[in-house]
Amino acid sequence: MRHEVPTITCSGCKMRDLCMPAGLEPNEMDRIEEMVASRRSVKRGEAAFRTGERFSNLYAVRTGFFKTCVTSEDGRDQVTGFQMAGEIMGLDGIVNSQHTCDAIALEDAEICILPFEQIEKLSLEVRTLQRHVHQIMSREIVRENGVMLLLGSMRAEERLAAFLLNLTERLQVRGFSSSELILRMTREEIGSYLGLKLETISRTFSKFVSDGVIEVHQRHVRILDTRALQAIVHPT
Amino acid sequence: MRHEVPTITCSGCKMRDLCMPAGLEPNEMDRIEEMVASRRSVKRGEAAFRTGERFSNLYAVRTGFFKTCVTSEDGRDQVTGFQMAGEIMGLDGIVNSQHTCDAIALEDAEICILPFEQIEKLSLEVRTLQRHVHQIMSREIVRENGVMLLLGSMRAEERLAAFLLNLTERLQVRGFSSSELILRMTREEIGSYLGLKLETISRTFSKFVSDGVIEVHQRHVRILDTRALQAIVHPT
DNA sequence: CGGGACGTTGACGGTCGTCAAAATTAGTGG
DNA sequence: CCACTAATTTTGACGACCGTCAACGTCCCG
Repeated sequence: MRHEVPTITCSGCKMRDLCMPAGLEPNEMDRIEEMVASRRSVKRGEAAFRTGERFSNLYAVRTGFFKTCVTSEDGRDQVTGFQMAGEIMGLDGIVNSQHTCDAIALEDAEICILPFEQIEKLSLEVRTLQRHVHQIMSREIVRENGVMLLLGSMRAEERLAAFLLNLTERLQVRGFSSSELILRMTREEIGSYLGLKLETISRTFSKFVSDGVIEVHQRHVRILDTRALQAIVHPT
Repeated sequence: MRHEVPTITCSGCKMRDLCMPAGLEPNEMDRIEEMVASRRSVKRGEAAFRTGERFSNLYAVRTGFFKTCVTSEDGRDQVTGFQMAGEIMGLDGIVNSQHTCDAIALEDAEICILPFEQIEKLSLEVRTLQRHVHQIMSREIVRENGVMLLLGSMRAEERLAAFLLNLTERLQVRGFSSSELILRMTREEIGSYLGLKLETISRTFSKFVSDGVIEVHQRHVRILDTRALQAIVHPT
């Protein structure tokens, strides 16, 4: 069922600057490209990996949009992040050689398969790669610290405003508008990520609209007043 | 002001199994001990490191108890974790060569200083160490995923029960009783970690006591019914 | 065109935050 | 060692925020 494309190049990839370490020697780049064995396409709703699966690869999002979510013993689940092009998924699997969350495509997507054994082997020789791997993991830790702050101390409006600003920031880096975006996830998924119910997300969107801060048409969001959003996140 | 003890050994450290990779060759162990340049004692209330400080070391808790906390622009702060003997602090600093949280000792403590440059250099040669570093970072990511689940989807009683069970579990690994513990942190710090106010922590403790699940005398907690606590965390 | 997933809105209630006061403990300096 | 002050904890009363339940509307996709 899995559609894998054997040969690809990082050097020609638009996401290269986000995904790969900078400042590589040409021959180092070649070796990394060998490592990136293949691509895989993942249809909307399908998983790049699931909880309990044996860990052997990291995955770089090439195109499309993912969510990662953990599930507790009693069936509650929590979206722990949304991943877009150039971001790495699967770091959770390293510690016990087993994935502890699901990575689900929110739209048809393509991922690059990065066999972790090879990453480890190659990063013994290419210090730039070693450093990059450490940074990616550290960045994820810092990101999660931020989410904990959000979940632990912010109110609904603050959470949603922070969420919108974070999304646009990441989209802007990728060359998209910083004032307009299309949500790839449902209200329920946003709610799960932010520790709120979908009705609260819907109501808070409506409030932002009536305050003239954003426009919303289905999943299309236009930000009218970025400053106002920032003020909501950080009330003086 | 900083009291540093120059020479120490990992091989003689009680926390070795938790802190260091297993299965090292004797000569590899020697090289790692060289790397662990020194210890430092940190008094209650002092910081191992603070937000904004330049990152250059990881720190292993040798004795004592720490909290790590992040602060938002508008001054809110959030305890992101509690660290005990054998646990590693400072991973957040790798990505931008700068710490993004404070690590504060909750009691007089000793930490081992692990210069990260040397960790990186040595893990190019000692694969066991490389693997260990990756696992430590991955473990932290998985831990934070769990906290996000807690903050995003659990109610007050569930959060506190999960917190107590997590603490006793970690203490048990270190040879302490699994039914008795002394809290090193205030109600406010517990509350910050769990996304609740200190009054709620106090009330929830009182409820657990009146339900006969625990006994509490100041910061001394005795767990009377572990099963009941587990049932609170995972309601059927 | 029809059915199902998704989104919006309203009414109501529960959980937890806020404010306040008192009790207990810890820390400090004489 | 003790007195004194600050910090922490407990408990109560009250209210706000957000969850729950329900009904309706909208948008997709087959």
